[in-house]
Amino acid sequence: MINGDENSKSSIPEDDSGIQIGTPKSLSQDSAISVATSTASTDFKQININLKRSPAPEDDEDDTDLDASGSSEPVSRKEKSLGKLCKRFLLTMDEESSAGHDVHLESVARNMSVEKRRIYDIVNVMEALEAMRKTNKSYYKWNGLERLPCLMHQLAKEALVEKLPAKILQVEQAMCSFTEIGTMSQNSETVGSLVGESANATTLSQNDSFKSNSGRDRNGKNSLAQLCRRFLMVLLCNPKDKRRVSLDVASTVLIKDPESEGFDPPSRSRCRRLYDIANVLVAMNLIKKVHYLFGTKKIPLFVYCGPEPEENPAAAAVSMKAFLAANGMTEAEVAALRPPAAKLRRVSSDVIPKKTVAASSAGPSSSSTSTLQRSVTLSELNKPKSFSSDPVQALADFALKNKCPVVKVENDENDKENAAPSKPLPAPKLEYDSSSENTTEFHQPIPRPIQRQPLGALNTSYLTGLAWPGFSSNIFAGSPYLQLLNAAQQQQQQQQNSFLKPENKLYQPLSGLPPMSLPSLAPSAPPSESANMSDLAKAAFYLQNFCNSQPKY
DNA sequence: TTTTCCCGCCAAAAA
DNA sequence: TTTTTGGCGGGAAAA
Repeated sequence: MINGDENSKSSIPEDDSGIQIGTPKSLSQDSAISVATSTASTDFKQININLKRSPAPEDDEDDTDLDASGSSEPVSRKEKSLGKLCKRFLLTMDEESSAGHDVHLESVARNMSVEKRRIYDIVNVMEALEAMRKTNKSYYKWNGLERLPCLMHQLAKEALVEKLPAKILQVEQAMCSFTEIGTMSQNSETVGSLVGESANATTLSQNDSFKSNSGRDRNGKNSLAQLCRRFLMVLLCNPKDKRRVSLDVASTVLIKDPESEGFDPPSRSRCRRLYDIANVLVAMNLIKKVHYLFGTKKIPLFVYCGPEPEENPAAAAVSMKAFLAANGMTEAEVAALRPPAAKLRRVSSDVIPKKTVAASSAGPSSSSTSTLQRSVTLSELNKPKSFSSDPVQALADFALKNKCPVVKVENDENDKENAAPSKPLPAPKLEYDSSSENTTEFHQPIPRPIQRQPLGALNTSYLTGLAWPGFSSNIFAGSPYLQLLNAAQQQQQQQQNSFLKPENKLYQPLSGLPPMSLPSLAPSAPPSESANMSDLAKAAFYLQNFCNSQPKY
């Protein structure tokens, strides 16, 4: 590799030169990866393999696989994903750094047969993680990941200094609010103290390390590195086992300045960098991406699964080592896997278990998830009397009876502790805008230009009956059902998690989310006998329908 | 359809 | 100036 430096310049690094592909990249780049990613559970690993096979069209036998083809080969998009690239990059770093010299980006890019530009994306994140540092033009020193727990600790602290938790909470609440966000952001400044007199432009973090100016600012909050750190901060400022955040919240907190731009989630296009970062972090096993089921809507959720933050460097190194070991990042394992490269290669392709499938097929537990889809007979539902007279209790009973799928997350290994009661969070604001009752548009109740329905918006739509196709008016208006919900909302501050306790595979509702959400998809047509059904029964019918329509995980 | 994110243009920073 | 970095968003693959 050393040579790389010299010629690097002369030998057009660029693209096409499909020539030097022969370079010593023979190593099973991917194969190693599998190691890294595989999360402990062997099941996952195997499942992955199977999964991978199917889509894997081509075969490869050789090395050059990607790019080389340049034109001819299809090369699935996944094959070129940043995540995979990152894994290969990590392997490369491992080798290069073990040689003791700095890494030359150009050489790395060439060896990996990728465009240099792509490497920068990864390098930026690595820099943010302090895993590498620039030493010279095109040269970087690989520091390794030992300090990661320290960094995490530091980031967690910074997050607190920045009062990130309050901001996050504010965003979450705003997203669940039915009121006009714009006005709210001005009046009710929960974090007002922070904003204070910040009339001067940058209301953002006072933290010097983050400048919030616009335009191309390499150190600005939009830079990949800063965004990465802040992203981790958002995750880390939560207590252990609660380190997760939805894409909506994360992007709103990170990409926008909620205080000045409002709380609407930014358009997906503005989240692209977040995707880039997430892909790299996922590849490193620092986070994982799961989906949060909100009605039939799948909401992307990022969960921190990296090393536990640790202040003490020595302890950090130890824990990081353990972490890497657990994740198959040790050289030994990598080396061990290398030989059978040919076979492993394709496995590698995706390593990060698709929890969805993995979970379901992982074992008996799958049955537990299926319980969510348990159906309820109509006759059974037509028994409102069986419900408690207490509104909240009735609602709880109702939901439990029907296994109302409040919140379901594709499971992962350590979610048993998720069963622990979560911190009592202030209830989201769910206000009813009476002025909107004449609206029939599902997405109209809130006159804000959001492209996607943020969390909560769906809820409130249902509550006002706007989202129930087949009904010209709000069938729940004034109905016991709505009253129940209303009552439940009011009391949920005390009972946020008292009912619908998550069972093994369920996460607690996210903070800021009502403990119970209604199905997001109503059946195309109301049941013929609906006219004779009680409101509660109607609702039950829809819930049942909803449950039945849930995808099987 | 919507979500995800690869790709590479091109400008700012560095040499 | 040239080269290195990397912000940024088009648009296509994947879901």
